[in-house]
Amino acid sequence: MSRKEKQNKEKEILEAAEREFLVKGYDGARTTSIAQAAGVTHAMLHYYFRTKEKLFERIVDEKVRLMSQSFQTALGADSQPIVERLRSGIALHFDFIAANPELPRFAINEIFSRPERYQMMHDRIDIIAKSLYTNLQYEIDKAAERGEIRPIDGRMLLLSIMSLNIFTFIATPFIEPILGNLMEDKERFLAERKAENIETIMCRIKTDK
Amino acid sequence: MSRKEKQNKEKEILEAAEREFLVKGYDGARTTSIAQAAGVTHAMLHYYFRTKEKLFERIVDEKVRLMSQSFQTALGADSQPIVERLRSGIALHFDFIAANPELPRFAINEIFSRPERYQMMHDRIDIIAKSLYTNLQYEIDKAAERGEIRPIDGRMLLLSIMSLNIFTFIATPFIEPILGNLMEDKERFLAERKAENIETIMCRIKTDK
DNA sequence: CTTTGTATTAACAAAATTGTTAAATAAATT
DNA sequence: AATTTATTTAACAATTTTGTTAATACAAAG
Repeated sequence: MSRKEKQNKEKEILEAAEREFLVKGYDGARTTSIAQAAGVTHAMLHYYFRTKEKLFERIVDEKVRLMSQSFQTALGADSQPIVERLRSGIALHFDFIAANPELPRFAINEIFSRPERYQMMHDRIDIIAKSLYTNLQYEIDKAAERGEIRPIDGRMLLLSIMSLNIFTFIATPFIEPILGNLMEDKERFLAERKAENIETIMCRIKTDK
Repeated sequence: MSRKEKQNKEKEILEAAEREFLVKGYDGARTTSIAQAAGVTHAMLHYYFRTKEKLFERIVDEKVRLMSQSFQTALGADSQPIVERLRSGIALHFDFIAANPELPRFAINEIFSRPERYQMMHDRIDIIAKSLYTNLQYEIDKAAERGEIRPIDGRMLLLSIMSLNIFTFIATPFIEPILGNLMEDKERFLAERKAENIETIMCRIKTDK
């Protein structure tokens, strides 16, 4: 077969693997099932990727890149004033997760809880988080001195933002009964939830007037 | 062996199974590993529980009961005024999770994402959540009319509370680099986090003065 | 002390799952 | 066209994992 078709098969395996690993995790995923979903014999999977582990690593690598990248873009707009920066940062973070709704669960279960992968992720996040936090705390302190916002620990604020944005997607089946009809129009719910999260954080930092 | 010792072995298998299932999930858990941790041959495990599935169900049942119960106690104090009720409800919810830190991940991954188990959990939560929400929304509306708090959708509020409380424990490895030295004294961090979550929700519902 | 039922072990069996390999096929290159 | 290289298949092998069973030990009850 031609190179083009080869790439297609390899790509189809990767895509099937991504779906299976994201939904079922490493332990739950089956190489035969991935191969079947990709429309090839399972020997092909081993031909291209040798082992389940290596195939899994390809997916993890891609997702780690994606997450690192998104963190940086969501927090890159440091020219704006702190309040606006937070607003847009929360919105961008929310939108990224909405576009990759299975990613948080995958990351938490398959990346962060695996000692081997953890180190690499830890290091990456450490660099991003520390620089982000340092700058953020500086801006918060300045704005608080000017009386524009209430003083707060930036780490707590970041954790709250992540909690509010991520949990919505981690707990989709969990929250459905609680939300009931609110969830009927998913698009609308997500828009409302995004606004609510922004509002919650804004309330937390706003000075009492 | 005596009945007492029998119960000990059965109990030890259950305890080992709980640890293994909570940490590794159904797919990742191994019956041989559970038996080994319990100090028995793996045939014993099958003797007492027949299959891995049945053993798993025993653990799930117990955890479902535990969660249902905690939901009801965390929200039962309806004699208090709404603001105080929320304060103590958030604190109780947080404390429950702090006492069962692996439970949220287990619930989300192993219970809510499994279609078979989902129904039973859905039904239970549906009943609790609906009665809770109805009453909560009523109290919120009343207090809002009196100008004590800002009007808000109770479902959104519940979701925010759960997000803030649960995510801290789901994402322990994730947030460690972000929090840095804040996590050094874990006891202290948890106390601060609980207070922060309460404060965040209080800010969200407080009227601007 | 014998019987009865329960607990325990070791060895075995079945199935699932990952991984290999040799042979066949197709494509690309000269 | 001939040669070389890459792709694909089918059959097989190894290992892991769950589950069974027959034989044995043990405790309790009659």
